[in-house]
Amino acid sequence: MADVITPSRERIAPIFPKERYDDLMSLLFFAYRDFISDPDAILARYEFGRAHHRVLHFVTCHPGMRVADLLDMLKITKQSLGRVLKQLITGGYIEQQPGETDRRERLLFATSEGEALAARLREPQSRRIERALARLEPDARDTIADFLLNMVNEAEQGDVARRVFEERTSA
Amino acid sequence: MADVITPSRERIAPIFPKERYDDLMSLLFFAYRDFISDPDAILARYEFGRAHHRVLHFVTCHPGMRVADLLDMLKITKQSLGRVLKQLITGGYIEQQPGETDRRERLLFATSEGEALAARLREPQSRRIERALARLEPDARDTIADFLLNMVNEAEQGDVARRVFEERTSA
DNA sequence: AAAATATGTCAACATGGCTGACGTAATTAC
DNA sequence: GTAATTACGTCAGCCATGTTGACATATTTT
Repeated sequence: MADVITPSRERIAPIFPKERYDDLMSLLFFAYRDFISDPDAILARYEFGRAHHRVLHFVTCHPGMRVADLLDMLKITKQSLGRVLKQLITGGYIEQQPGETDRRERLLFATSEGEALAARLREPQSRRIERALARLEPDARDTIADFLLNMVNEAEQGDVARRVFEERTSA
Repeated sequence: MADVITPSRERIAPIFPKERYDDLMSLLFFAYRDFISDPDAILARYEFGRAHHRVLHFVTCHPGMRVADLLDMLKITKQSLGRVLKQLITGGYIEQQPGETDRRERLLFATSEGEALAARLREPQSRRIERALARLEPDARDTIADFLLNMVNEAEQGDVARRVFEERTSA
């Protein structure tokens, strides 16, 4: 089998995109830009930033989650997380409990203040999503969820799906 | 921690979302997280970051655009833009030309190197979008574009639509 | 001529990433 | 039962990229 010119699936960039997606790229930027800035005004009153919001969001969605899982979702280092987590804990928005089976774990829970703040932060973002969906067909929501899940790194789509669609679980 | 106990009376937008959108919020985070990190490895070889990428993206999409329009799209200060723009110009990826009618303007153009780099940066992101759309109905693309546009601040949806759908124009 | 506009720049600071090194408690492996 | 591994935390410093405020220059508009 020497000298056969295999249609070598290139190593670096196997599949070239046929189409241009500049529109979707730009729209994703604009949509995310505005969506993510919604809670800024509320956060500022607590002297928190977007990093605090992300932590609060995931901890309230997954009460009792492990620190390692949070790190895996946020894809940041434990040092970066530690900084904001410490502020959320000393501020009384998040608590830690040792794991029952493995007491090395320090499972994360939002306090009632944490839940309340998270709810307030979700409000403007929920309204934005609701408004965006309102003008679309009723099945648009599923289409968009599918699209966003497909946009995640393939190796992690399983984890993400499990975490997102079994929201409010510790995994 | 200033002002922790804020009476929830100061409600600016009085419409409460009926549903929970935690799934879409999380998915948008995960999707954007992975989408935006695609070009990091390429950027690093040029000692550029994501801010450079954003500038290059919009300048290649809108050749001859004004600095003020770029600032309006990115929603950052001219000082922040100035830093990365200077590096892109001294690196030979972007050029400026005085405007014909208004010579105060310094219109932005990508050089051929800039176009080439922008194309390389688009590659992994285009592949990701193509893969994400591949498993959806053919009309999903329009649904997603509509959704993302609707997610933009209402006051700017017109500008964004004009800019995105008349891609490759200086406005 | 004066005011407004488009752009650039300096300096200082904030947020939130990063790496590297090190420490402690609890669990697992040999 | 000791050793290795794991889960988590922390100190210190650096980097990318956002911010404000003040000021400069050229050009256009009034």
